[in-house]
Amino acid sequence: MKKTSAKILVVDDDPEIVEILKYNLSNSDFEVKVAYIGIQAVKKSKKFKPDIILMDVMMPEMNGIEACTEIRNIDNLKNVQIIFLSARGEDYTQIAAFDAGADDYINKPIKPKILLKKITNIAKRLKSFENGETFIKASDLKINREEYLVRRNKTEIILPRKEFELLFLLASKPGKVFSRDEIMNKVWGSQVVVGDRTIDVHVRKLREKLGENYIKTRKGVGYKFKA
Amino acid sequence: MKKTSAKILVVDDDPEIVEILKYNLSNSDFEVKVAYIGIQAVKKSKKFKPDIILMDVMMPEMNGIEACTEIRNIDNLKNVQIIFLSARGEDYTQIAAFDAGADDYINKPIKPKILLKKITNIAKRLKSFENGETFIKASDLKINREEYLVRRNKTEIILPRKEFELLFLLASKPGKVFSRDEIMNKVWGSQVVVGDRTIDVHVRKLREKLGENYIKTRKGVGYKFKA
DNA sequence: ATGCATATTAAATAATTGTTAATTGAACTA
DNA sequence: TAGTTCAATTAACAATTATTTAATATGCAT
Repeated sequence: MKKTSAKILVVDDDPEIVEILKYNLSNSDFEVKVAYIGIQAVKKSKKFKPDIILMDVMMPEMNGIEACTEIRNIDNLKNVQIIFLSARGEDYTQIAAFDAGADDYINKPIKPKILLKKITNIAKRLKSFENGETFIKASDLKINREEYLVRRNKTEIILPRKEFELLFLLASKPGKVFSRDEIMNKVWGSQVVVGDRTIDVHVRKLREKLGENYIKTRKGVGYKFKA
Repeated sequence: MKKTSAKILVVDDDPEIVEILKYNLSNSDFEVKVAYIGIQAVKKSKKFKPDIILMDVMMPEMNGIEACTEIRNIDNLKNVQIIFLSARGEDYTQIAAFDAGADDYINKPIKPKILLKKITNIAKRLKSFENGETFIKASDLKINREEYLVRRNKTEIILPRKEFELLFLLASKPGKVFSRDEIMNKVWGSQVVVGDRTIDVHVRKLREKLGENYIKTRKGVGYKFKA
């Protein structure tokens, strides 16, 4: 399975810093894009789908923390690593950053060598995390992540993203009971908070589309795909 | 819902720092153990199997980086998060730390609030990974926590949560008599207060579903799973 | 027999999940 | 740009199941 090296989005309103970071990261075989303001960061994130975002806290228009919050609410970017770079070390800013879903907070001045080590480490871990299978055969279903498609016999079943991800998760370990927490974390992301009935409704839709016998409820525990 | 919060090992040769960290972390419901030298850190890691290790770099006998390398070679601890705390900010030390498999490197002085945020974030992410003690074979029963079901021969017995947890507890040490207090604490949690007969009723249900011979009463003492 | 501690059952209460029909909001189309 | 479509979520309520209590019985040790 060929995997391109990690994609990194660098965001800072100081073009010089952007340049330095871009230079260093590109030289280490990362795929780098840049943005200079918060709104750009959000937009480019959607398109580029980076694995890691390096972002300044202080920026005109929309600051890094606001951008972070926005990005965390984008469906495909639940697992992007967001790392803040900042001149201001005030505690409350850092805390706000972590509350917004930051993964790390680094005070300037930046030491490129160390930052690079850190990023490399993170990329390594993401990669192993990403080991995830791309194809599952479970029961009489063939679930193909590349095509985002479920097949039974010759018929194709198309599912919206969340339903697909939920099914994919459950079917990745038939028999295992996934707690609602676990489902939340893996399908919705640990930062996202949605109502109590959201999972049920998605289960309902899956049962409508696939049949009632695939997903079983263990009340008080969670859901499982039939073994 | 089970609330096994993350386990953290704090390692520093300065007892005062250890105390501060322990105090703060314990107050946030983490399970904390401590060590004061590198070798202890390695030993305690094996036993305690922490999810996160907070470790000083400079320590007598075996420094943090050496300890880190050792720990990374322990089978069960490939995925522990190792975070260094250090007064020395020299670049080469940091780089060495990351090369040894560190996940993060924080310069002292430590700000407890921020550290706590960070740890909490990491713990949240780890939670989705975790798998604990998940399988017990006792008597002719196979109790599988992952599938949340009990097997005898080929037949599957499905139990509601409390019954399952109770059985799991008793069967985790066949022969041992668990006092009602102990059962209360482990299955219901220390804050929960329920009536006197609640445990009996659950035992009754288990006996109905499994048969009368598995759980025995030691009057005035507690219950045990047959040895 | 007396006095505890546990057993048993049914009924009450609590908690969780199911279901349907809105509502929201982003992406798409004309 | 306004309209269209559809995934995602919420809200309201129904249905189901789990858990606890209450009342009474039983059994054991002295």
